[in-house]
Amino acid sequence: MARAKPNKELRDLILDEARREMLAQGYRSLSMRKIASAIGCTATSIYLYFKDKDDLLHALIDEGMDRLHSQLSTSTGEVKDPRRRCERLCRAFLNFAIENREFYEIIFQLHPEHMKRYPQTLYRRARRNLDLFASALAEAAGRPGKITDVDHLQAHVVWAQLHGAVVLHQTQRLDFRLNIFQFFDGVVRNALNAIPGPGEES
Amino acid sequence: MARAKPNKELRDLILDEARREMLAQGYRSLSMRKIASAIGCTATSIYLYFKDKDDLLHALIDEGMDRLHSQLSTSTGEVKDPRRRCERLCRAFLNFAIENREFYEIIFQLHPEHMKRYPQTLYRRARRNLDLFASALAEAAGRPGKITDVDHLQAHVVWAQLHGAVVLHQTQRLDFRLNIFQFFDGVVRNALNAIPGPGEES
DNA sequence: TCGTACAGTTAACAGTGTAAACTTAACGGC
DNA sequence: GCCGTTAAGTTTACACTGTTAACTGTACGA
Repeated sequence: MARAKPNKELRDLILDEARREMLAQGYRSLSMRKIASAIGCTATSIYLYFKDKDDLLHALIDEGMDRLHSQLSTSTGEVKDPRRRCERLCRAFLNFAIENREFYEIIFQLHPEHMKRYPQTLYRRARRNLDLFASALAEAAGRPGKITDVDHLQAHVVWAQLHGAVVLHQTQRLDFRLNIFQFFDGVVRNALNAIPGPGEES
Repeated sequence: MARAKPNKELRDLILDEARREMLAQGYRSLSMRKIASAIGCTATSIYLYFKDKDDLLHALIDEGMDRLHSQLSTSTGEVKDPRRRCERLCRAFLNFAIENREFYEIIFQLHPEHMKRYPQTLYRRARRNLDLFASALAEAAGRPGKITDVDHLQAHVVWAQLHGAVVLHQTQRLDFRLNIFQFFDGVVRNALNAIPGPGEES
């Protein structure tokens, strides 16, 4: 009953179904057999287009990374002031995390075990996102276009502050009495504290 | 071949083996069958002492939470200055995370799905740890012993900063060129920025 | 028309958590 | 000493998981 029709789009069908299932039920419930039966093929067919389950996951990560990058890079818009640019980046990052919970999870929380074979080329694309922060920080420090190790370091610190807030929220570790908006506001404020330059804290 | 010898310690044996395996291979490789065969019983026997796998995990989480609490509460020692107390807490938190990687992971990163049945009483014990931060912050703000909502909020912000750094490190998302010691130093410095009071930033 | 390459299938392996039914040992009462 | 009850463990089984190997049928070029 094997039909060798030019079903070239099977790879896309797999990817679409995987994305749909991930967004609907969480990436943890992704299963080769479930994906297969949803699109009407067998589980082993998926292995014709993806090396293994991780490979399929990496394709989704790649897609999520692109979404994040475009969301970050359009967030700053026309804003010139580097501090404000940085704030926009922070807000955009948090918004992405909240609105794309599952994408965020596979991008940033997936256990290293699943990332062992993540292609090196994708790492470079991942770093673009951090560089957006680093260059805003460099600008704020009065050296536009010249990212130093210090900027790089501070970008990581800012990133850690944001990421920590997101994962505490998403893993439901926050005190239920905590006002979540105040919390994220406080997080952004503290992240911006990492920026040198003209102090304008209230 | 069932022996009803007063093997009362089987529960402890299970717990010991689970801890051992978790610390050695990571909690992800915990398996009922593996634990059972390591201590010479069957997988289903474990269900006599633990409701399910999550219940077993929760016992380990509880233990880890205790370790963290004792490590945090002894960290401040005789230090009186609230800012320094807070710094000690931050360092102790980071040290715990690094030295007890797997415990940290099940305490703070385990997916909510596994925490659905986590007993309410344990939540209260979990909050003790955050309160250590909050009370140090309250003291720094000049209201010792009186933790307000603001302190509570700021404690969460500090916690998010620390947690973010830890998980980025543990999930290997940090740029490999980053000096890890400088990074954690920067993180602590920025966390302490959340503290009000007599400004003494360098 | 034959051979080959491709696309997809079936069957199987080695795992996983867990529920139900069964077996054995120990103990109390008569 | 024998009988029931209870608790502790076991065997068996179910429904899953990712993945590999072998097989099947279709399409196409020589």
